[in-house]
Amino acid sequence: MELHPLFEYIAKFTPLTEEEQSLLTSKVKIRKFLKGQFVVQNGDTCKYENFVLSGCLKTFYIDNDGQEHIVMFAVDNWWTADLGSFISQTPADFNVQCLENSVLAQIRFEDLQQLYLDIPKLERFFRIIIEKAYVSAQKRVINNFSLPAKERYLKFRDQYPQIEQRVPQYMIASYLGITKEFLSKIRNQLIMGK
Amino acid sequence: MELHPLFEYIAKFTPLTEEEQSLLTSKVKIRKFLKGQFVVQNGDTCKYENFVLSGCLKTFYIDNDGQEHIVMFAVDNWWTADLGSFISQTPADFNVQCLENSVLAQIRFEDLQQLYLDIPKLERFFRIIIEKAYVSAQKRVINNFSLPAKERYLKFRDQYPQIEQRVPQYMIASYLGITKEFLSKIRNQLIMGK
DNA sequence: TTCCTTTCTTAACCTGCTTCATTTTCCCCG
DNA sequence: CGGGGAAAATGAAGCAGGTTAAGAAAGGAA
Repeated sequence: MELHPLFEYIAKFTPLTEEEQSLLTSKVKIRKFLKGQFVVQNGDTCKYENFVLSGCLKTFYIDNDGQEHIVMFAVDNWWTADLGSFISQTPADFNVQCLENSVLAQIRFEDLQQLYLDIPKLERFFRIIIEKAYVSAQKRVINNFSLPAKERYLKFRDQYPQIEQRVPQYMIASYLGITKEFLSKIRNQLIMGK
Repeated sequence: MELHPLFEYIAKFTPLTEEEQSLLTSKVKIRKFLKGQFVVQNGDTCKYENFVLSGCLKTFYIDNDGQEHIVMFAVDNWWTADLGSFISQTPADFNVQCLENSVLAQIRFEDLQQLYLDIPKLERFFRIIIEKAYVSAQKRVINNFSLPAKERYLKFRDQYPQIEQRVPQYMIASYLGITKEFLSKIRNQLIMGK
């Protein structure tokens, strides 16, 4: 019942039958997390693929100098995990932490492997969404090379307006690959310039 | 016959039966390209997914200032295309061009959609390789943020030693997101420093 | 060989972004 | 309502990496 948004999301790519939905439901665990809680921790193996029913999360990692770098955000109707860790079931490089109280639909690795066999459509579904994720990761590489920080910020802002409202500025700076001070300067320029 | 490397590659993830191989063979076109030839051109729709049987290619795009940015290289046993264009059959942002005479195994978009239905294993196969591609694209985002140019270069060098030998330095600089002059400076530092 | 094009190097100067230190704003809780 | 802690803004000084320009090597074609 609470899983409705998940089925709706999947149906956008490939609709599931009643039986498929109930099989999937039996393998999906709904779990609530508090603000600040970790869904994945660096060093642990990422056991779940997570669909965000509500809330907001960040995926980040800590570099050798102790600096935090935000890899991605996730809000309602997004998937999040440390995919590298999940697919190879090896220790995670990343952390996934809740920025707000959040409700996730979790699918365990072993269950997903079985689901791929029982519901071939799911294989297709995940192929398609990962293709899209890959394309946008590639775009991000490109943008980082060819756009100055100000334009990356503007692009981020109109691509993810929901996110800009919900997370503090210094995290957005981290996501953009700049310091919070420089983002502050950019924002000031934008206000003055207009 | 000439497709042997492709089947061997696929078999690393999920082996195909004889029939599946011959069905796939019937849909794959082997095509030779000369050095300098374009496999995908910006503005055209990318019609093929390409498996490199031999040769070396670059994927790049031209930014608003007319600057070329190399997105990826591809050598033997790699896949290459403008995936964003291919999956949505819309005009390509990228160009794919041969840096050497190359032989590609090409699968047409419509044929691939049919193959997904006829050989469900292929759906699995592509899901898996795209998962990997996504993870490494994400790693590249991360590295660009947290590593200085010198370390990115070192990492590139030991990750893709085959490529470093085959392509000119200024293209490696472009791939790394720096100028050829700066790469030259880095290389000099490395020689001196050792 | 010679000429011409492509690639690589060196060096001087410039700039986007960082760092660090300080101040201001905001907002949560007693 | 007022104080304390986090987040945001400001400003100065420094540096990684970019730009420009000019020349040296290294290939190819003829």
